Amino acid sequence: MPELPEVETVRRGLAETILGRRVVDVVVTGARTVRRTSPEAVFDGLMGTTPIAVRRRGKYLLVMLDSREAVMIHLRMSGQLLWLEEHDARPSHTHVAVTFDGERRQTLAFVDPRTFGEVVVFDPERADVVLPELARLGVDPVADPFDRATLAAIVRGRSRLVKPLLLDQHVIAGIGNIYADEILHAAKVHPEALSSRLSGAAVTRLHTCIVRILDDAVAARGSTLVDARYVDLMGESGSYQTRHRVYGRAGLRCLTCGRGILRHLRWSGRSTVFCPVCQRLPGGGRGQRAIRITP
DNA sequence: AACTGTCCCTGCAAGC
DNA sequence: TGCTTGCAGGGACAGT
Repeated sequence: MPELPEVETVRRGLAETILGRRVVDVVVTGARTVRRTSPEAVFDGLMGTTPIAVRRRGKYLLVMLDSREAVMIHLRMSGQLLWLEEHDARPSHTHVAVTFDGERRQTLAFVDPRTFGEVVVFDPERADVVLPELARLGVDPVADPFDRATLAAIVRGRSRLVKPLLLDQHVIAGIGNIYADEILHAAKVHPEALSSRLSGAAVTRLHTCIVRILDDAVAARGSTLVDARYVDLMGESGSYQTRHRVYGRAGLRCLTCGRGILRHLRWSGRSTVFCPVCQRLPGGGRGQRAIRITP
């Protein structure tokens, strides 16, 4: 599942490949991928343009074009961007293919089996109409200033369970289920701790771990899971999965304390793994609310 | 304001 | 072997 580190790795890959290259062909075969607009709008918006910048906000990629329009790409669960040579076969589930000029023609393929991902060409001046969620994104802990005071204000100003809070893109943009679990574990914070009641020390640990884990994961070019499909533009896996301590390890012994057995929680279809020994629930949490499934 | 469940979708694994 | 079922999850949305 692409989260901030994976999307940032893809962003860097795009910056190294497509900038300054003119679009000479566009093939849209997946109507669902361009559902926000239409295949024609994506074709017309891309053909003949040249990307001049690639940005990222949370898990959203934004490619700025010389036409003064922009492309929003969201990979959601299973989306990939792959850089293909002219003779390479199109992978199955390729929904949009954009070919660039140059010494040799190369193609950027948007591949997405589950079709949750999206490609939208839009006018940034009208972003609030076409992509209202962009303006509602919270602070990006890698791209924006994000000091301890920023996190303290976020946490103190709300009375929410800390894991759903970390996952809320309107509050902090870019953290998904994998990194949320890893961050909470490293910070020794229970996923059901109440944000407003975190101690000052816990806020400090949480801040340190958000920054450290996301930075380390970006440096490792993201996490490639056994079943998940994340790879970078060149098809290379990331390596941060070797440093996961809780994600995917429910029922196994905690690598950190060597004593706890990692537990699995589920709220509304989202799973959480944590160590009940390392991550104790302080008095303010509401630990009885979730359905516990303990292997 | 905060939370829950539903939907969208495919690939894979487990169970029968 | 071949089916069915469940699960994975990001984010919008509706309902409480």
